[in-house]
Amino acid sequence: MAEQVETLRRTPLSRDRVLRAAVALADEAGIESLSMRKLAQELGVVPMALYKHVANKDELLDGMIDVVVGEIDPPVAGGGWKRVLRRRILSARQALLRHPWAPIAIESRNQATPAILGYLNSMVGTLRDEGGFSTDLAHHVMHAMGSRILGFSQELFDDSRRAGRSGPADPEPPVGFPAEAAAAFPHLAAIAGAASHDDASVVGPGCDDQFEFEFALDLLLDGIERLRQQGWTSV
Amino acid sequence: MAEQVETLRRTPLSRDRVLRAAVALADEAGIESLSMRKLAQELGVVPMALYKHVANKDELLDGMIDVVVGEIDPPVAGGGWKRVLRRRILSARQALLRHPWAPIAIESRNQATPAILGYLNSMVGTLRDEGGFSTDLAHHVMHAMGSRILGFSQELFDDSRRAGRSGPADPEPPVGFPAEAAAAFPHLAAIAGAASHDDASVVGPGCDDQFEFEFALDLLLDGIERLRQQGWTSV
DNA sequence: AAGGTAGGTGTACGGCGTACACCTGTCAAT
DNA sequence: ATTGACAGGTGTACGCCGTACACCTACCTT
Repeated sequence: MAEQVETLRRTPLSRDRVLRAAVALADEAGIESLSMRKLAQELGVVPMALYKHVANKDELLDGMIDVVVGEIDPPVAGGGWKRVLRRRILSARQALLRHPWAPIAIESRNQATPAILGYLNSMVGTLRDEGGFSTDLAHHVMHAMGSRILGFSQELFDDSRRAGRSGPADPEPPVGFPAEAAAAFPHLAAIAGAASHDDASVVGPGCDDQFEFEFALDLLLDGIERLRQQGWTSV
Repeated sequence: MAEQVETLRRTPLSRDRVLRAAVALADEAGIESLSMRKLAQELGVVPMALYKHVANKDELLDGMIDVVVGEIDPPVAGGGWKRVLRRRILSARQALLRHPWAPIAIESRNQATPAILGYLNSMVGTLRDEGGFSTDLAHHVMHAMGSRILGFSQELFDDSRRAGRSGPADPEPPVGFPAEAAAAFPHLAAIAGAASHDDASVVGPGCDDQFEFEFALDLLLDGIERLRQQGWTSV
């Protein structure tokens, strides 16, 4: 009877439930501490039970990626190719910001998942249909945008990707620039906003990632528009 | 006596020897199959011996990254900031092409290594000194270039990163586009060069990665030059 | 001769992904 | 009502991983 209660209380596993739990776990604990065993425990189930719903861990990761890609808004038509692309890319960025582990996960897999292919495909479609791009130019544009088209550019300084940021009310840790490094890398220190007054102890405000992302995005989009307008044919 | 021979025959370990062996192992077997145990075996030594030269596996990876970064040619002055940057970035690209595991390794670490900081620092220095960039614009430029500044842009289709390409005389596997996917992703299929004649069985030649890389690089550099010339101040 | 030290060794532990055999409840066909 | 297939959760076990810790040994300094 007690068994019956238990049987009733927990909704049965499903691929979807497994994937969503995995995404949640990676969101809060970081991708590197996501294991089949911890995931199973989270779901109140024995590790091997997961294998009835995903073939192996790699397939689990693929599924997780597809969950994230599925959160990207569909394209909103109107306003020209640049506006459509820009909007959608910023939507993709928001999705990936909610799942800081996703960039590395995506980059580490060596085959694009069907969901990613679908997303890329529709991006090319926008270029072709809304912008009148040649297949060739569209091709190069996709490469030029690189991962930016998926809403992220890997920031070398970014440490928010591997684990949940230590706590909800993290009081803005001084990510500016360690004082002793400022001497060795003066140009970087200047950029980081460390105004080297008497002592190299002042710390800048870090970067406005959103601004930087849009700066680069628009730089690319504008350059591409210029190519398109002059009827790009060859290099 | 036999022991003496053995002692003499094998050069003693050193941090440098460990790092170089690790790089070689990752080059030929893929980063995901690089383990402390295999590395030790390769060096004819017991696993724990490595820990006298590197603190742990993460530090080993950092060291490996620095080996790769160390292979990037120093900047060659002359011809204006764009030329200097372009040359050096293409040199970085060559270094990373020799070590396909490096991009993921670099992106997966959450702190830039000193060697990478030094490289970035000298890049900013080129912008400032040779191009007369403001600190602000130099900052945004660095973000805009993203990982391209390190010689790579993560290609979603690229499968050469995780392991040694199966063999030296690999006869150009048909990476074009699986015929059944062509139907689902027509735009991508068109781009892949799969001329969909009667049957969707034709396969294109893939991408010229070097061309794509330089296309995007020049697109960015030209856009940046335009900003610089018009005396960029704010967005 | 004494003793410190750098560097290689051996053992062991806990965590990982997952193969494989097993059990159990449900449902369709007999 | 009986059967048997089958979907889905279980338990055990294996080999791999990173690495803590105690040890040994050769060499260098004094």
